Amino acid sequence: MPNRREDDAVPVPSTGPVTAAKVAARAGLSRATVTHVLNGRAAEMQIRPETQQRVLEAARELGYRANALARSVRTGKSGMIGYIVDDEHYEPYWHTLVGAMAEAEKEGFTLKVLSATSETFAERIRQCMELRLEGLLLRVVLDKRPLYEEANRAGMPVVTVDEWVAQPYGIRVSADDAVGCCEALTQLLDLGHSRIAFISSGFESQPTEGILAREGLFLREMDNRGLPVPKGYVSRERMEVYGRGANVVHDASTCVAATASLLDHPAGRPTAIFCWRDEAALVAIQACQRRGLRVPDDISIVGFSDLSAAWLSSPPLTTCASPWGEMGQTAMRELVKGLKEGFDPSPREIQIPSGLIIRESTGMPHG
Amino acid sequence: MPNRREDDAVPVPSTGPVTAAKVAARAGLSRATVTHVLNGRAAEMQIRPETQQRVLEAARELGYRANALARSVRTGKSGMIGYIVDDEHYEPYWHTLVGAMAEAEKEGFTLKVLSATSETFAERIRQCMELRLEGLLLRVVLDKRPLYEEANRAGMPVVTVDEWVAQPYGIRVSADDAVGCCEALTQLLDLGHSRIAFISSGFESQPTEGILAREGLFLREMDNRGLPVPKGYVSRERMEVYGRGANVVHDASTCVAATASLLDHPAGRPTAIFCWRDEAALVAIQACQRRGLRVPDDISIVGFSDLSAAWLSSPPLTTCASPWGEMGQTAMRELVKGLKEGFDPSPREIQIPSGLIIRESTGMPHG
DNA sequence: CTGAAAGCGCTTACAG
DNA sequence: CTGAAAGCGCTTACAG
Repeated sequence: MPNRREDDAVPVPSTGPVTAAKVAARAGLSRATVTHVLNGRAAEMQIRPETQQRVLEAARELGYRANALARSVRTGKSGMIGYIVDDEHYEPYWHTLVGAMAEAEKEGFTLKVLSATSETFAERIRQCMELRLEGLLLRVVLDKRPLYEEANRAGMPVVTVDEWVAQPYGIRVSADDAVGCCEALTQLLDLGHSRIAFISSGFESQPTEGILAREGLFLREMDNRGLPVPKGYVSRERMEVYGRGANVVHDASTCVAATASLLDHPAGRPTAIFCWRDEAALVAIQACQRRGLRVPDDISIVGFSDLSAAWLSSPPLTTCASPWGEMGQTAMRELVKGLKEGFDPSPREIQIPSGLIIRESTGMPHG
Repeated sequence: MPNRREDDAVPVPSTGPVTAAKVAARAGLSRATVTHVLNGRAAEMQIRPETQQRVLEAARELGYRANALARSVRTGKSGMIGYIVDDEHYEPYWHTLVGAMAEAEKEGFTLKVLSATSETFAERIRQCMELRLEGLLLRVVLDKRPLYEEANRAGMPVVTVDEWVAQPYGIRVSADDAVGCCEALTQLLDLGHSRIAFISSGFESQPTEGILAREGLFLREMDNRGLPVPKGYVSRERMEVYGRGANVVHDASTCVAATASLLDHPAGRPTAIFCWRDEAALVAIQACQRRGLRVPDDISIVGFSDLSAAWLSSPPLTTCASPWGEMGQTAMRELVKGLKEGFDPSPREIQIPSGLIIRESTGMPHG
């Protein structure tokens, strides 16, 4: 019966971390042989099976873990991809990140997540460069030009996700809201609606191209269909859905007011309200119900996003689902492709279609 | 007027990455001096201001970014902390991660996020060790013993978050559900309820200590208050709230059935239903409303978690809010403390109180 | 104040 | 098949 204790007592330098050198010493081989075996170059190097066994055994006995950092210094490849988020509390971005992470892991990369504010962004950029991240995913509304400049100099691929305005560098992966918007209006028309109002964003940043894009789509689609949008049938809300840090305050008042202004419209209330985001739609449902209106019997509500709150609300919300996970996945796939085949930094757009999910907040108009 | 073009033409090796050596060459100094200045040891080393200027300028001109990987190899500190999640689609864990990330960044660490399944967990552990992560946060229901073993050998601090059963290694940060549960029952009693039912977990993993803990708390609190819980006043649901991957299917049927069994109870329906999680509460609201019951006029509903869906539902949900963000923050704070002051791997528990958030799904019982 | 030198743990030609 | 050697980019005593 072998005495494990004695076996362990074989003279091996036991101080400090377990390095390839110690594995080599234990196996009675050179460091190079150890690396070759451990990195799967055994066949290529024609190392005899018995030798391989010795290496593997020594590594296992010592609990050896190659130092990926040292390897990276040598090879110049960190195997790490960065993901910078600024609105990190917002549920959809989580799904996007998860989609990207799954894709990265499938490709053998590891994901570094960083949050940024206007105060910390420069510091985060520095960290990304110093850590020699191989590529960067961005979901950030800050001014990204300083980053693009550094990335360009370093030849680092950058992909933005759910970015609402065109970018001067790299790939932009975003949702094609037009598809869902069109489907939603088609459904409302099929149900028999014609007096359709819109609750839009009241935020002022990136006014026309960005945050008001959905309002534009709505107006265009209504116009295409020859449906009038009376003055005052577009209202605005600017509800903060997530605060920074621990104290999250939900102040729905602007959205309640935006709903009220539609319900009280002098030309009569709409039979359906289309909302630029789910939060607005869900608060609109609350506001309607509080006034005794039934959804969808008295009024239909449609949202945009497909938050988890959408299927859990009463009634469950009909909404244009943004392809959050797929956007992340596609962004990462493109990034990795750039890493493998060479990255073209000139701007390129990829749009992923949204799609309508019909639940119970839409129905035929009565009266 | 200085000619920038000519200035740039100073002979500097322009091939390959910008290293400290190149900065030194450009500044006409030694590499050591460069490192000293760049790492803030200029005062300590009594390097004259003019020399510092030369270093800084050369670094800036060259766009030098220190290689953090190489530094880590030398110092043995990666500055990276890992966060492994397995239920990565679940909204609350995102908030926990964000809380942890904020704390890590405040402390100068960088966060690596990894997802794990039973198939990939071993591989993820290997990656964590190879990347020389300094510590690990875990939000994973898999068997963690192999990881604890490696972490112990490497002297790596590990903290688990929202773990429902005691762990053999490291710190466990979890929510103290008892506080919120107690407050919820107090509120229901104050409103005048006495016939209170419970929708509990129908999942079978970790039965008694873990997933049924909230049911236990409910029963204990009811008993403490001398309130009977008729047979059949506890029902079970096993609804999948998030699938893996792209195809998320929400099958609420078990939860609808669990609600129905309470509403149809032979001893009469309860005036309030307490639910082990918000998803159950929100589906219960849907089920009640579909049967023509008004919430809270006919029946009160209370949840557990405070998902974003809770404030957006109709009516907004009264719920025991779990301190998701704070759990992450505390976990990271403890981890960093362990890194600084030495980590004690023997098991330790930290509980963070939950708290009731009163919204509109609870009210006085009528009739 | 500044520079030459050793070393972190790894990989990769290059000899034999 | 295996080993000695150079080098990745950095930091850190140690001289001067």
